Amino acid sequence: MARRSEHSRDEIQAMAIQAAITILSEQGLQGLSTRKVASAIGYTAGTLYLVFKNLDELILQVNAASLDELHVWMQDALAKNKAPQAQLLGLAHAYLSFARENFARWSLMFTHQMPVEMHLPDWFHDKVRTLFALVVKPLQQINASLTLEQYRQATHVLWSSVHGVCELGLNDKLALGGEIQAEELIDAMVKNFLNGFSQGWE
Amino acid sequence: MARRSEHSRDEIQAMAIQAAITILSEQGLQGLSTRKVASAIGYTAGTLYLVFKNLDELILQVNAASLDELHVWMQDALAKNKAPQAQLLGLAHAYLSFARENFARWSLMFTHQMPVEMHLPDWFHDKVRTLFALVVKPLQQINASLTLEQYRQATHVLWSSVHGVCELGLNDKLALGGEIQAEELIDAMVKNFLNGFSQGWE
DNA sequence: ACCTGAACACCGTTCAAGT
DNA sequence: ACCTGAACACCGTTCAAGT
Repeated sequence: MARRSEHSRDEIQAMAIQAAITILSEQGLQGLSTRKVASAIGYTAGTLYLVFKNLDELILQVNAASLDELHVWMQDALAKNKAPQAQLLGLAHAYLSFARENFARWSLMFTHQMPVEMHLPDWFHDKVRTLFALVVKPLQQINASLTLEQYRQATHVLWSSVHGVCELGLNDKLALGGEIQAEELIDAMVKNFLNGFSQGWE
Repeated sequence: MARRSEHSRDEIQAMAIQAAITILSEQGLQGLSTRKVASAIGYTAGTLYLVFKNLDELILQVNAASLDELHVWMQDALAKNKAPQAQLLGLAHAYLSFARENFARWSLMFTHQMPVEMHLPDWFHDKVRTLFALVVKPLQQINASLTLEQYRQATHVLWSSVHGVCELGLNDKLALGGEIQAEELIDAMVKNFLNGFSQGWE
């Protein structure tokens, strides 16, 4: 048929990203495919390759959108709390909520391994670092006597821990069976972390 | 051709699991497929379905083998250390080493989402719980005044944190770039955890 | 210039047919 | 009884051909 410029490149790109997000929430990780995304926006799979290099680049864009949305959730959590301890708890809970309510999209950020030869663009790394920065600040308020490298390390440790609790908790990978209250675990984790952190960092 | 009983069902099963492990280490997660496993052991894909219900069950068996091997690594770490604090550090480092040196196989345990309708057999959950138990004991020695439920929660928190540091560290998902010394992070993480834990648990 | 549709090289899975 | 090979329904990706 060769439909003629009904949509611009940018429009097709945006439509594809949106369609991918819908498919992820309705059919999960396994449901995502170029052919389904294409047909959802009324195009052929081939068209997607006019606009994205390949599926990995589409996924990268979906992940970028996820990071933006996660940023909003975490920003909100910061605004709702005043004390730095409460802010960190809020950030961790916001992360858990986002993971739970957007499970497939959140999983896509971690379970999809990009090919090694594809190195992520700077603007993507910037998004991650911006999120990271939200966590550093409250930590600096709680314990002001550390070096920048120590804050980086402490933030890395704290955030990886929050992430780990979300991952193993939401997937029940530790086989604790029954109802795992990830929220309680996050609470216990952050509080214990701060217990140690407020006294110093090695 | 219909080759006649060259191998028993159990032998084919064992060969397939071993072939899958080899493919994972040589070609990574994406390289694993029923057709490749089958051809690696000199059979047709169809034969695999005489011996496994489907690919997910083969993966389950590979994961079970991974858990067994991980158990040995962690057992060794326990034996090499006497003080419970040192034992926990050793366990965490053993986990990190296993993840690093068997990256694809380790990833398979977490990035492959089993279909929801497939619930894991009891013997698999038992393997996970056995690993879990290795971590509980040292914790009990460090702080003997908690309830069983509190130990369970503390262990869950500690192990999820170790796992999170491994996952985000080995994948560089936090985009800290350069050389991330996951070993240092594990050290800092466990020590800070124990700092809080030795004083109590909420 | 834009898009299609067929093609290629792969998948997981099933099952009639062969020995 | 054991195993194959073809078939089916899917993939990601490319690219000549159509408008």
